[in-house]
Amino acid sequence: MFDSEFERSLFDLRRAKLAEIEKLGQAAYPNQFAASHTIPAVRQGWDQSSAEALEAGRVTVSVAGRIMAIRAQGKAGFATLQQGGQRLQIYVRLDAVGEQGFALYKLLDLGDHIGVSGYLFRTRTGELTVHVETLTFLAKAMLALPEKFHGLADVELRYRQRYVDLFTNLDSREVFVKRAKVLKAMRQFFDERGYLEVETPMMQQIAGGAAARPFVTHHNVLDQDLFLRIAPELYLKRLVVGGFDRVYEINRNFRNEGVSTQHNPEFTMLEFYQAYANYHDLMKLTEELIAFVAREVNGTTLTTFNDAEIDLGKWQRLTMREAIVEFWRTDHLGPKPQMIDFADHTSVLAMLDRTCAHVGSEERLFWSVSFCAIRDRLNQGGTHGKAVAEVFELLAERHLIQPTIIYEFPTAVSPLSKQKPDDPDWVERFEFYIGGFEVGNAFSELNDPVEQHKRFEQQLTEREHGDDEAHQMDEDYVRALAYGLPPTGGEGIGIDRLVMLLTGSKSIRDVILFPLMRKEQGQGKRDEGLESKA
RNA sequence: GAGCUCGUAGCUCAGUAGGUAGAGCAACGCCCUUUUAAGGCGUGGGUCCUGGGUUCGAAUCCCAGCGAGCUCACCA
Repeated sequence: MFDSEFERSLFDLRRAKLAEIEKLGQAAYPNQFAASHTIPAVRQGWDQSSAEALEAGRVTVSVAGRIMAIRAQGKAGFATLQQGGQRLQIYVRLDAVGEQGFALYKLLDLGDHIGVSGYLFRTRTGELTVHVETLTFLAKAMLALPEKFHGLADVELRYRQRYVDLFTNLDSREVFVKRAKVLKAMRQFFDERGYLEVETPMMQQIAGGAAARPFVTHHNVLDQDLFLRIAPELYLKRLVVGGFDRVYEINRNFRNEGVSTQHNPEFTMLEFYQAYANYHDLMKLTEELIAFVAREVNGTTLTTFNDAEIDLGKWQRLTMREAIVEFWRTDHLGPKPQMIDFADHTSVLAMLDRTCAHVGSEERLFWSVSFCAIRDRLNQGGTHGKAVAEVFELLAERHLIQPTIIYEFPTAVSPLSKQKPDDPDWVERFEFYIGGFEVGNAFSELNDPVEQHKRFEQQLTEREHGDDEAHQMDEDYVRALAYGLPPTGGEGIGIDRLVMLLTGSKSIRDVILFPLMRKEQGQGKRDEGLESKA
């Protein structure tokens, strides 16, 4: 527990102070304090009241909070209490609180919790302040607080010791308050539209519904391995088969992948399904949802992310093929492709050959490596659909700062989506991008069990070719489809990424309370510390 | 997984032509009855991330490791 001798000796000092406090007739760890107001309530109620008004009609309050600053001045002194993310100054003077009360004040430390009662007034400098008449000790901080002006700045410590970050950096607190508002707004949006909130298994025998590597765990009594889910998708569609026409789930997904500013191994996903809707209906719904949430949370659809001003109420739509042409770098890649180039295996390969040869001569390492790698994978038995999707991600994703719906995806990378009636190489699917990354993914659900079985088998073939993220066969899901899934649209939205956009957070770790961190070395030594001390 | 950057007091940070470590906050003692990053006087506090190496001498230079951040890769 202790990081140093400094902390150990401070802890001892604080224990001695606690003993002194008990001698004053205060409990060291009382279990209750009856406050008349929260600090935010006091601020809201009297922030605008003048000194004269407060003097004329005396307002008595009792509030509790954590001491964030102490300014003692001999036989009087100030302290700043913090509660509910807001602060309120208190003024303690010997002749108002008495010998015992003032003795207690002098035994207080930064970080302690106290309760006070007294009346409101304004100081000479105009600050709203509680003139304390009684002081109640509530709990002691046995460890030193971070530096009061900068707060806890070390990023690693902020993540590992979020409990300190939250009360020292109020900006951090605000992010998580907003996160809660996002979830609340989403539930409101779907509840108002007749969706049922459901919970489906986090531990699954087949990790399906997405292309990702799962975490494996084990059930002892059943003696079987289970996967932490990578998506709830297949279960939610089973529910639509079961007659829940509109369902949504907000819960964690787990993907055994690397971490980055946009990826945490466990992340929160909203998924929703609507019977009798197709992907066009979902595009409209998505635009409404994101704008609604933005207004509920921030009061505006405008947000700033990575220095870009983004309007979450203004959307553009492009097909994947249009986006590739739009963001094609003729300076590095040569002539733009034509729609006909995306037609089949031969034409896509020809386009990639042409481009790879062009960048090779340019000696543009990044483009050369990327394009030629996509070409090589296609040459070695990959699907042209996958190649097209890879080209899209390479060229377009980073440029999609303003809200953009990219629609019509290759069938090869969409094993659960319904094909376009007139063009079976492409499916009725879209993803939407904001701030340069993917936020959501939606499609008209494939509900033909025969076609679904065929798609799973194609995925198994990819698996055999070494793609360990290809979908597994899920016979029970196919069976569910065989009972009849109505035409259905479904969508998944990454909540963490949406919160990043709405709070201007550059890293996903700033919007997750306890992001996954590597195990800290020396942790064992710290645990030992408290034992040997106590 | 790769590259770059970082790791100094509890916290925020200084500190290299290589000479044995400093400030502010916090802590401790004293003064101060309207301060607010309060102020004044004084005191204590360090495995300079860890382990090797070079050197008469390393916080500083070199190597390896650990942890973190960023970028890339992976990741619909």
